[in-house]
Formats: sequence, structure tokens, C-alpha cells
Amino acid sequence: MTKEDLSGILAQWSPEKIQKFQTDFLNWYEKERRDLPWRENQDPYRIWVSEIMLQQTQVVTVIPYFYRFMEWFETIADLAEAPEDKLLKAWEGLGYYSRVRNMQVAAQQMMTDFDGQMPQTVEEISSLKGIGPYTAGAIASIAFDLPEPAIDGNVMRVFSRLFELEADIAKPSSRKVFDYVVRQVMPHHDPSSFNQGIMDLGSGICTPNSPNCYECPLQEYCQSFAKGTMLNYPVKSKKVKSRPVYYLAQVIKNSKNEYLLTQRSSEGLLANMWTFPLVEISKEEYQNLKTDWQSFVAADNQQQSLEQLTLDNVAEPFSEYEASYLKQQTGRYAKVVWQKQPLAEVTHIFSHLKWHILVIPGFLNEDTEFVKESRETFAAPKTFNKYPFPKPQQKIVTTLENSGYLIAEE
DNA sequence: AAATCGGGGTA
DNA sequence: TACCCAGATTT
Repeated sequence: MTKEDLSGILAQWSPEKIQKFQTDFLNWYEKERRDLPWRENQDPYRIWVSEIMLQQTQVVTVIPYFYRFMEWFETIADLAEAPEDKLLKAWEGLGYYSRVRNMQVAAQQMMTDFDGQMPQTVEEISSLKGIGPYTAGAIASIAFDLPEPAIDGNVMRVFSRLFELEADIAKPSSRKVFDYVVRQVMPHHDPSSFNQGIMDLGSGICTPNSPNCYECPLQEYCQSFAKGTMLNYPVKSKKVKSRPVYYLAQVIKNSKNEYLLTQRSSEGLLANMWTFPLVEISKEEYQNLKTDWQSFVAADNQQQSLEQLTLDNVAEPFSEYEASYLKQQTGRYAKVVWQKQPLAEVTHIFSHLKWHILVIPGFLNEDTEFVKESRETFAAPKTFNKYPFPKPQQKIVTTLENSGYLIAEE
């Protein structure tokens, strides 16, 4: 879609029509705007925090995190100095954890470069870590009333329907199409209400699958409504499916009812968060282990003799290869007595990965024989709340609590 | 331009 | 399932 095409589309909108469009929409927003905690005032810090939290995250999810975050980190200076585990804990369960790390870097930038304040130009706001074109526009318009668009998924959906724009919103290059169109029709006297209004509209009325066009304040301006083509927009190319990954989770308890936890790498997925030790295995190994474990538990239920599964008698239910494989993977845990109990399986879907986790619980009789490596610790269940856990880890804990293996109380 | 980076809500 | 959500950064 060329700039000439866009000019043609917009040429049908006279200045008078644009002005009426703005008035109608701002009137609607004034009447229908949602009461949200970050809309109480124009504090740039609150608006910044809310915008970062709201990236790829729905309002209802954000609200409790927002209140807690503002309690824990009252000022930009507080955020700049906070320890990382407290940051991760504040973000635990929210996902995309680099968001909060980048926010601390940005807070430090503000302390050193901007007198501890959010800067007030789009260029300077954009120079802050973690603030891209959308968030820069949102902060500029909402906190400082600057006439900047804030192009997000809502805006692209609303505007693609308004003008039947064919630009593929999955392509980064399409952003400039929407930027151009929004700039032509947004009111410069109240960009804040306009941008927030489009968000409310996209959230409650101009929704992806079943838009409530008969309640829409922009119905008379909407080309796709006139033609009944609302559901053809926005145009979006397919995303690739998430790739499966298979893990063995080794849940190892010592005689003091403490569990071995390990801190993940400082880079990449779930950086610096804590999990039970995870070992990646192949799909075939995963399926074979699962099958054999199930048959072993079934056979044992009939015998009702063995209380524990040791590494030696692992060779019984597992095939020789799998037993040796399990020993190899658990080699440094030679003192671990693997618990015989119904198999626990946990799955978790990320945006680009699907984790399959086979949970293998074990017990350590002699603590002294076991030497922790770096980034490892033994932790009692009642202290788990001190460690930032990613969702898959929380699911494993819940599963083991339900099976009775993991006891939260002392 | 494509891949990476979480997790929940919805139909 | 598949898609969407107040996206940014890295490769």
C-alpha cells in the first residue's frame, strides 16, 4: 500500500468530517471511559509502568500487579535501586520478564540523564530501554499531551476496519501505514483521550471476533461496517506453531524436607528464575520413559511391596537403555532414592515453545553426601515464595502438592 | 524480516 | 486448538 493509495483513502474525508469524527469520538470516550488505576492522574511514572505491564497483557491481568508494583517501588529512584529478585518477584507470573529488567535500566537512565524524571520529548522517551514506538507514543500523548500516535494491536484493528486497510499487521513495515493514517485524523488538542479511547474501543467494542458495531460511536465512519467486511480485518499472516521441547524435572527432597532448586542462566528464556533441575531429553526418550513409568507403577500397585524406587531397581521397570540413560542423566544424584508414585506430567505453552515435563521425585537420605553446585540451593516449601518461579515451576509444585509428595507445612 | 521472549482469556 | 492481547529487542 503506497502513500498515494493512503492519500486517496483519506481524500474522501473532508476537514469537516475529520472534525466531526474527532468530536463524536471524544464525546463517546468522555462518557464511556473505563476507570483504571493509571488513569487517576497524569503521573508519567504510573503511566509508564502501566504501559510496560500492558504490553501483550490484558487489563484485568495487569491491575493487581500494578497496585503491588507501585507499593513496592514508589518512585523512579526506588525502581532504579531495587534488587533483581525483588523485580522478578514483582513480575512473577506476568511474563516477558525482560520488560521489568529493561524498566530498571530505564529508571537508571532517568536518574543519570534526566534528573530522575521521565523526559518530555518523544525522542528522549524513545531513548529509554524497553520503550519502543508504541510505548513512546503512549507516554508522550497520555502523560504530556503530545500529538503522537500509539500504534498497538487495538489501533491497527480499529483503523484497518475504518478504512479497509489491507496492510498485513504481522509485518513490522505495516506500522508506518497506520502511523500515517492515525496522524491524519487524530485531534491535536486531546491526543491523550483519543489514544486511550481507541484502546477502550478496541477492547470493548471493536473486538477481534464479534465486534459490537451497533454500539460503536464510529459506525457511520466505518467503511468495513458499510460493506459488512469487519471480520476480514485486520489482515494478519499466520504465525509459526510453537516447537515442542521435552524435559525431565528432578524433584529432589532431603531429610529436612528441603528441595533442590537451581537458578536459570542470566540470559535467555526465564533468565535468573528458579526451577527444579531440568534436563532436556528427546521426544522418543520422553515417550518411552512415560510409557515404562506408567507400566511400572501399574505393576507395582498389584504387588504392593516396594516403597521406593532406587536407581538400581530402576533397571527393572525401565528398559536397559532407558535405565542407563536415566542413571546418566541423574548421575550426580547417585544418592537419590527415586520415589515410586503415579507419573506426573506438566505441560506449558510459551509463545514459541511448548514444554513437556516429566516429573521424577526423589529423596536424599544423606545430605552430607550431596554437594551443591553454583546457582543451586535447598529450599523448604514455605520459603518458595522467596524465589521467582516461572509458571511451569508453579505447575510442578501444585501437581506434587496434590499428589502428597510435596508438603507445604513443616 | 524473522526469531525470541510469558502467560492468560476466549470461542 | 488457534488467535489475541496497551510490543521490544536481538539476530
